[in-house]
This record gives sequence, structure tokens and C-alpha cells, in this order.
Amino acid sequence: MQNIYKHPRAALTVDCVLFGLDEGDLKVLLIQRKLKPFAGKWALPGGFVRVNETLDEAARRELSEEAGVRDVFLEQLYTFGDVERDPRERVVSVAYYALVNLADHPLKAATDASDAAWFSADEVPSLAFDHAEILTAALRRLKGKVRYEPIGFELLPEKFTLSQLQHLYEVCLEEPIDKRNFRKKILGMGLLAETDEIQQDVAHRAARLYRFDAKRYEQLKKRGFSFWL
Amino acid sequence: MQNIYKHPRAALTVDCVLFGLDEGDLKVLLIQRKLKPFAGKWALPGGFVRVNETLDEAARRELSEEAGVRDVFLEQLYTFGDVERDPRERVVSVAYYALVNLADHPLKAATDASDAAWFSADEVPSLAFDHAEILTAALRRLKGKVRYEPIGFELLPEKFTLSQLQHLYEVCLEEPIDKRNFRKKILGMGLLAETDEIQQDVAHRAARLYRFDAKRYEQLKKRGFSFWL
DNA sequence: GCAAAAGTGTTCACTTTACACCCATGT
DNA sequence: ACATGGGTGTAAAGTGAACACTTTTGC
Repeated sequence: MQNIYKHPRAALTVDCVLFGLDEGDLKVLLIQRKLKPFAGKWALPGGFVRVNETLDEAARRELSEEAGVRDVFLEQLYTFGDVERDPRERVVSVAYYALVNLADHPLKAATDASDAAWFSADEVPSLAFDHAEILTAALRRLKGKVRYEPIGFELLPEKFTLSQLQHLYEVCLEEPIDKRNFRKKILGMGLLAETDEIQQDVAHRAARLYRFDAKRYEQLKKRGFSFWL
Repeated sequence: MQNIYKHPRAALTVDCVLFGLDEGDLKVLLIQRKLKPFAGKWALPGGFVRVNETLDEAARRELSEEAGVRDVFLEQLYTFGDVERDPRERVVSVAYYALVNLADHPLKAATDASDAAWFSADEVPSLAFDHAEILTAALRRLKGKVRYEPIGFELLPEKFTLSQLQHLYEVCLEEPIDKRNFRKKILGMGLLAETDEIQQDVAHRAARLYRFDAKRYEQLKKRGFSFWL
């Protein structure tokens, strides 16, 4: 190595906003800090980037270590670089957001840092560092992006009902949606494959289950199709 | 400071994709490198982030030092963190894109690094580092974002004709646009203020000049209006 | 007078919205 | 039998797309 430490360097971290959907309620996973600074405060899972791992790898590692989740949808969000965002020293943080399906992954975040808990995304406690700002940015991104990319499915189980999907969109778009129009539009896209299964153990007529057809989406995208809701 | 250099740290840089519009041709400013690595190759303006400046400040400083432009539209794009992206050592780069109006700012980039030149955005030479990837991402962002945010005006002079605006959109959307429909739509938004001036020194009927009314846009946005083209 | 771009409306197809009732199931 | 959500079609309004000619100006 050459030229290193000639000048002082910022430290580099990743922070992850992990979203889950619980019965039509959008949740975020937070971790209660054990160490200074902000000991005892809630914070996003995250940590230092190692010198030989990519940013994506660091984010996945932190999600695995601190939140106990693997193989989830993950996307870089924004890099936060205010000079005073960490009281110890200059720390620049690359923020990610991740989407997990709470039906398959446990609601208890099995982890070493077991002080993890899910909070409603718009009712979080006071957060450490600038994590409130990161969370706000992640919510904005999620709520914007579900409209033009089919990422909402990452929050649902593999097989889901049209009502579950509709509720998800109602949460993200922050407005009620007409049931018939929603079904017409989403089925008309041809991205949902009907399964031969139906909802189980419900105290009313059981709904048909659908899958998102990712291969079909890729095909259509190549032909110029754009997802839009 | 505490805990510093306990572990090796990545270096942190910013890189800027500066776009300009020249007669309906989208251009990017590149700098010919003087130093190793990649000496002689073309690269994006950029450099190391100082420990006491924010990322935005670093990006603006580099644009000023290397490209000779100030007070331009600037937005963070993405952070590139591949382990091998710099052959010297681990360097993470926060990429920005900026939009400048070439009519007011000089086409010659007056600068210390005077080996700067404008290239057509889709006919660039081979670039240093992963700058080709950064440029691709910036183009994708620009071409996507002009549709739903009125950022295109940053590429035009303060007063412009509707045809100039249409050409800009034709470049970004990569398809011809019907003149009458375009004018109907853009004027119908109420974001353009007619000036009492007309185009000068053209060998045909002179077009009326318009301004983008940023205040009006802010007002409308608060009332739920969304820009869309 | 001709070349070159400015400016201007209408029609048709399609998309979006609004809206209400019966059905299947479990308790 | 009743409570709960599942599932379905139509009409009216609004939006997007296609399209051609006259006007102004400089040379």
C-alpha cells in the first residue's frame, strides 16, 4: 500500500433499514445499542465495512449478524456523510434498505444482539445517530418504488392473496384502492400466476393464492413493458 | 479521537458526472488524468473527501477545482464500493451527477486541470477505474428522473424556447415527441412562464422564450401535483 | 419566393374511475 | 343465520395519441 494515512480518513459503515409487513402494518427492525455512544438507544442494524468486502457484502453480513436474516431483497439507498453525524469521529455511512417476508422469516429476530424488535415504521422511538433521517429516506424510497418496480412482492409470502397485495399497496401509497379496479389492473399485467391453492384456516370464504411470476416480468420488461400502479 | 486505525480503512472519494446540453446533444465533462494510475486516460472529475467536509461539499469542491463550475444542480447518485475498483488500494467512491447549462457556463472548462473536454454522453472514450459504470448509472438516473421531476431545466438557459425543451426530452426519452401534444401538456402544467422576449438571430420565425417557474412548482407540489412527462 | 422552424385543434382509442351485489365459509 | 371477506361487470369521464396546415422571418 502506498500513500495511506497521509491524511486522516473517515471511517465507513453500512446501516440497514429492514422492512417487514405484518398484517397490513409496515414494520422496521431496530436494535437496542449496548455500546457507547447512544448506549440503550434504538438504532438501525449496521456496522463497519471491512477493507476486503464490498458494500453489499457488508450490508448482508450485518443483516445476518444483527438481524438474523439472509437472502433478502437488498438495495443501496443513499450515503450519509454529515461531518458531525457520529459524535466520536468522522463516520460516513452507506445506507441500505431490505425487504423481508415476515410470514416465512421469524418475527423474533434470532440473533446475537437479541435486543432486536420490530416497530411500526411510522411509530419508532427516538433513534441513535442520524438514523431517523435514514429511516425517512428509506420509507420515501420504498413508497415511491413500489409503484414502478414490482418489489412489493418481497414483503409477501411466496403465495399470497390479492387482498394481501392490495393492503400492501394501500400502506405504501397511503390511500385506499378500489378492489375491482385493483384486481383488473394487476391481473391484466399478466405478472401473477394463479396457483391451485387457496387460503387456509380463515373464518370466511378462502381466497385464491397467487405467485409473482418473476420470469414473465423479465420477458415483458425486455419487450418494453413497464410496471405501473 | 479514539479507536482510529485499529483496523485498516478504505479511502473515500467523490466522482462527479457533469452533464451539459449542446444543441440537442447530451455531453459529459471528462478530465485527462496526469497521475498514476491510469495516467493519460479520461476520467470523471473527482478526488478524495476531506475529513472535515461533507460529501456534497467535496463534490462541489471537485467540480469547482477540476471543472470550473459552481452553483450547479447536484445530486448524489450511488456509492461504488467494489474491492478492486482502484488498483492501488481500497477506495470507495460516492458518485454524484450534476447538470449545467452550457449556454451560460463556458464550453471550455476553465480549470487548473485544463485537460478537460466535453464528450457526447454515449460516445465516450475508454475510462479510468469503474468510471464507465458510474457514467452508465448517471445516464440511467438522468433519463429516468427527467420524467417525474423538473430537473431538465437545469440543462437549459434561464430563458428557452419550447422546441429546446422538447429536444431535451427527446434526447432523454430516446424517442421523438409530437410537437402539439408536447406543448399542450407542458403548458397545461402551468409551470412555464411566458416571457415577453423572443429568440434572436435565427433564420426563421423567432420563437417565444419561457422561464421555468420554480415557485409555482413548489406551490403545486404541496397541493399534491406531480410532474409527469 | 423559398427554406426553416413556430405555432395551433380536433378526433378517436384507450385507460381510469366510480360504483353494489351475491358468494363461500366458519362460527 | 350471521359475520367476514372473496369475487365479479358496466358506464361515464378523462387522458393520451395521431395527425396537417398556416405563419413568420431571414436569406
